[in-house]
Amino acid sequence: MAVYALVDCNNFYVSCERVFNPALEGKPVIVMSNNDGCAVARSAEAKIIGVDMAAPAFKLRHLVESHGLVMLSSNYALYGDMSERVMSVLATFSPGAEVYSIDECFLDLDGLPVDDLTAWSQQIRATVRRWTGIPVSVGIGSTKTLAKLANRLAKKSKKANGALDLTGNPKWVEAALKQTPVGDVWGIGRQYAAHCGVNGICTAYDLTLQSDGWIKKTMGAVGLRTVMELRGTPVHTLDTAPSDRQTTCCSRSFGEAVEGFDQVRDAVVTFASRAAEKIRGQGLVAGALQVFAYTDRFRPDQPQFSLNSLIRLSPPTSSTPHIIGAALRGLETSWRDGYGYKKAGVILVDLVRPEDIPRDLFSQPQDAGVKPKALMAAVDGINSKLGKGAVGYGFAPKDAPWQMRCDNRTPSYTTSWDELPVVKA
DNA sequence: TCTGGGGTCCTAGGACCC
DNA sequence: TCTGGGGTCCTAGGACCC
Repeated sequence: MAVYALVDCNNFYVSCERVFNPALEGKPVIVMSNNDGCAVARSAEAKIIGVDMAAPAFKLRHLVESHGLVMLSSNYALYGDMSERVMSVLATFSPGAEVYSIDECFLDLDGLPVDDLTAWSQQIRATVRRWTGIPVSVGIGSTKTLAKLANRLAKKSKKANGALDLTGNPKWVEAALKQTPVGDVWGIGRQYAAHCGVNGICTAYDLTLQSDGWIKKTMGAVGLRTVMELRGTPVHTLDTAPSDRQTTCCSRSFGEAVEGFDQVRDAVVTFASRAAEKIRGQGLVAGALQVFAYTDRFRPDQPQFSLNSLIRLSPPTSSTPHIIGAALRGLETSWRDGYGYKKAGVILVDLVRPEDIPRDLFSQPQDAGVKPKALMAAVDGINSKLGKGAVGYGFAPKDAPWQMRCDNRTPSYTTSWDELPVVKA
């Protein structure tokens, strides 16, 4: 029988912040999205005082006064580094590990010499906590979807104490399914949950009783796979070597809406060069690019407009000047004056490894004069040594109105020499 | 005043081919 | 008068995830 564990960090971003600032322990704390827009991580105390996931920050400010809510800007350099530490600890517990997201990891337990899975889970929790400072929960099931479901219950139940194994007895699975609202199942989002509700399907258990035909019709092939997994048939296997990305996006909401072409252009140059850096880091080249910009959808009183254009890159490239040039051509052709643009971005698509590029009869060797590969390697090398943005293209002043807001960011404690935590005697 | 960013997969429909 | 059917590829949009 297949056995999967899902290890999930509790309130991950908040937990990372607490490792370096223990004074946040016991307090209601949230971490906000980019641009300080809304809550993306909440401590248990913040959940208790009624902070919802994705609650807009401006609706939470009053809780700072009334309940001592601490609102932090997100610090992805810190979370990414802490994530790597947690994952490296987890890898010591099983040869089969799939890093599923920044704060989650599936482990394949099939064939591991473990007889008490609950005790083993508690050992994982203790080890990760001691070595990284991060609290985690562990759920175990015969499919990935059931491991997810077990993990959710492990977090909720006091008795479980952060670890729940559903593999010992089919009755445990049935009980777990019955106490899980259908909308909390992995793979059932808002739309499908609403559809289920209308049809009197309230729990995960109810969902397993529906006919395959009905499930396929209302939730498609993906929904059917989810239900098979709830019934105990493994469909999703462990993916330990994730394949290359197909797309990469760099986009931001602006701190404030901007009307001028020049400002949107500066932003697009910045996004294009970030996106190019990203794919170079993965050893990929892009066959095309999309550039987009749109107005503030939360202001229906203002004129709305959305521009989007697709530019082919032939031959496929990861060179920053080529990608910036294409993005600007796209922006110019679809640009319209007279709108307050609130967000823009660049998406690199049709990503491939250079050796997999199909031969093109007519394409010319790229850039006869300067070798873009050497140039880009030099640029990336300097930035890696001296810090992000040491050299680059375009003009992106720190005070440009389109730069994102980020008023309360903690230091990059673990990834920047200048920001190491200091211990005072 | 103020609402994130980055992904995946599937499906329906149109264009095109024979 | 009468106007097929099956296949592929591409794209846009919609669902989901963290």
